[in-house]
Amino acid sequence: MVAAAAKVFAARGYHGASTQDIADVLRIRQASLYYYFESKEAALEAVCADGVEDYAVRALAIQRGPGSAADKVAQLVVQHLAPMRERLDFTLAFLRERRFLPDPARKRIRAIERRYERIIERVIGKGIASGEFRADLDARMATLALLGLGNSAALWYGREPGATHERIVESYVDLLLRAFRDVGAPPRAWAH
Amino acid sequence: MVAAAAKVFAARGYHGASTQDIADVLRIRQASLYYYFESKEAALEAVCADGVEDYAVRALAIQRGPGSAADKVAQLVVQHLAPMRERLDFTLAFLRERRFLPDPARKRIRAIERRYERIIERVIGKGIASGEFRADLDARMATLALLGLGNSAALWYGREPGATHERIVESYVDLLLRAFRDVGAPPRAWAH
DNA sequence: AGCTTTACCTATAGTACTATAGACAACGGA
DNA sequence: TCCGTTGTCTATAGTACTATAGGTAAAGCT
Repeated sequence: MVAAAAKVFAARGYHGASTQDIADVLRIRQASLYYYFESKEAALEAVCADGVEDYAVRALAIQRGPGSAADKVAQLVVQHLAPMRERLDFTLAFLRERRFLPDPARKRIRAIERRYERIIERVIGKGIASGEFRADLDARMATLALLGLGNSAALWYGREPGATHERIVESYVDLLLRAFRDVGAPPRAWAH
Repeated sequence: MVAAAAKVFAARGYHGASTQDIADVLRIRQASLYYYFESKEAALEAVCADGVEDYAVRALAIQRGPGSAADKVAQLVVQHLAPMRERLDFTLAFLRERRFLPDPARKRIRAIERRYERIIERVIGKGIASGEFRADLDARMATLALLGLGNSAALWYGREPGATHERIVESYVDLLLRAFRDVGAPPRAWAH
């Protein structure tokens, strides 16, 4: 139901997808969709909510769980990428189409997102405070980097030869931890 | 002209934008647009082409120019982010709407992109070969990381308090070079 | 058996959007 | 002065899309 909407929205974009397209996937008539959704916008909200809801919950568990900051960052990356494996349509629809939600719905979704971001920011912040990560690391920029990097994978996930789920996770964790950790020697200056 | 189309496509998405919307920005009638563009799709191609064309050219200059691999990566990041400053609409429209191009146009645009990606990949590859970057760095994944990170900035560029252009560039170069460089001690193992 | 709910259906009102046809006014050059 | 070009206009054909109204058949409940 919602999965069909996610599939169609991911493939053609919210405005590019018609309610007919969704109905076709479900093999019902276009008008029958309105038995399940109040409107096309409501369908989009259902998809986006499904696409984002779990992130904050699982991130909170990681934040509160045991492990070093590095461990937690690794776990955050793992859980962030996990939905791409089986629910890529939801991820893509959420990332690309949430901006077309009507204002109140967008605010609801955005609130969940912000909660998620703040958890990541706090984990990174703790890593900085404990000396595990570089003192000159900016927690906000690091958070945006983690999310940006993670989300960008959705754009080519499954279409990049050789990039298995495991390899993606491993590289991302590796890249981010190297970028975050305090290893003494900073890279030398670079030219503008 | 093309800038107006870019603005509207960036703001509302290709399918969400009507030719009327573009005409409104230009303060002409909807039908008058067809004096400049053969179709709405042609307008999108013009925007996307404008959004991507220069990347490959400038990247090639950097690749062929002087400097260490690290210098070149830094320069690549600088030039990748440069268009966001003044032409964010083109960047956003290109990133998000190019997939709605009709097939032949999408292939043309994709060819330019691929050329660009390969240049980056080669610069990173040389850095690995020369020992400047880690031997276990995967040039393809590193390229995708650089692009993913760079492109993700477009999504919040100008709306993230405190993130000036200079600070973004600096953090990104810093993060990527730390992630790429060979610094001896790798981060310790992390738990799945 | 009789009523209610569920999960559809057909038909269509109403709107919005792309693209074409053809007119026109201003201007620049021959 | 006449003509072609440029940039715009009005009007509209043709299509597609969302959402509503109201019907129906089967299944479940009492």
